[in-house]
Amino acid sequence: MMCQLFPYAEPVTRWLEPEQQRAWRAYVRMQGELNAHLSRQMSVDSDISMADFAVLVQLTDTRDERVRVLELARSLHWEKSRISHHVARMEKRGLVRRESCGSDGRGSFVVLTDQGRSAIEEAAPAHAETVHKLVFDLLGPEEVEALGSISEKIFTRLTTGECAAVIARCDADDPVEVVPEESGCPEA
Amino acid sequence: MMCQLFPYAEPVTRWLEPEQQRAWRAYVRMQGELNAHLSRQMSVDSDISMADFAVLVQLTDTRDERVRVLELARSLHWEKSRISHHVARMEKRGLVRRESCGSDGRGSFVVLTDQGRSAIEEAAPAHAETVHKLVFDLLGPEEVEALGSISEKIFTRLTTGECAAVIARCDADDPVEVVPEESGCPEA
DNA sequence: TCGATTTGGTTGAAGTGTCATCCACCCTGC
DNA sequence: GCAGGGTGGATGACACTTCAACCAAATCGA
Repeated sequence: MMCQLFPYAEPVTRWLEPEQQRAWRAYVRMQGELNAHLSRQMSVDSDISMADFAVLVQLTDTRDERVRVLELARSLHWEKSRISHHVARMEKRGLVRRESCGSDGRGSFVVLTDQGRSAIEEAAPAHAETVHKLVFDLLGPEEVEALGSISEKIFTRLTTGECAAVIARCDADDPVEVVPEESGCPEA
Repeated sequence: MMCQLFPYAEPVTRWLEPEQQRAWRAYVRMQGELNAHLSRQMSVDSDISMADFAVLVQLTDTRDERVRVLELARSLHWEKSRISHHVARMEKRGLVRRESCGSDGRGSFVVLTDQGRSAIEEAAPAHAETVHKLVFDLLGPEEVEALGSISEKIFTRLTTGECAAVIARCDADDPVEVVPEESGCPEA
């Protein structure tokens, strides 16, 4: 699994270096706390959750304000059953509506309702303000740049090659055959 | 709520600047995907979840391998009911054991069992390797440093002053009186 | 053309997190 | 000592996520 000179030796665990340890623990704590705070603040400022918000953003970003269920799943990187359950709950609250798809008898659209539109319009400004207060008011331009590029590197790693196969999200009816690559060493 | 020259005007929404927008979306996607991948990988490599792992780490970090429930909650930044539920589930699986506290009749300890210890010893190396592969193999030293310091800034913001009061985690029996500070503008 | 496979989507059960409530015990002031 | 409030912790209900199974429509292959 690892690149080493003596491939048959018991692989030695790569523990984290002290600076890595520090950065990692800081990241983990921050990320947990930030998620919690964003969710809480969203539900204080509006009647929707972060998950609702994410769905509504996708809908408002689309011309016609209607999206196929599975496309929604893919753009949000959610599993299809998660989207299905969540849309069902949102529909029950009047935020969206389902419509069947003419050209494909299996498919269905998720459509933004007036109530959904006003919900996101009400929630968005406060959310943006929260993100400013918790994040961008604290960071200089070069830090913003660093945050973005670090995030992109990791995200790319997660969604290409080996990892992407393991994830096998929305279209995983049959468990993907994970073909062990030539080597665990990321070349590119 | 905002610092502006005309305090009685309708507060203007501070939307995100394009670079901020880009960084934020990258961060949000990355963080979601990274969490998902770490959880999945943890459950592939071992019989415990990330949450179990976090609890077990706290226990092994402590002399005597026993911690008071509420102390656990505070060090993990979890709500006390979450800890309570989770410990109950872990106890059912034999990973930990509860013991009553002699000096305080209300309290109880969470104690690491042999099975819990071997579970974390089995899980830790693979987890460290995963963190390397997904994060640190991709970052140079200055990026590691940046990740750490950015995370710490945000975390500090979240756990001090105004925000900490709003969070009001483990000890929130009475809703905290949120005293509006002098100004919403973070000075320091 | 007809069976096999794939695709789009739903459903139900089980695990997890949050909220509100509750209870038992500790501590303080009187 | 004992009433009242604070603290440590458990519990139940509900919202959310995942997993596995399922179904119907579409597509592919012979």
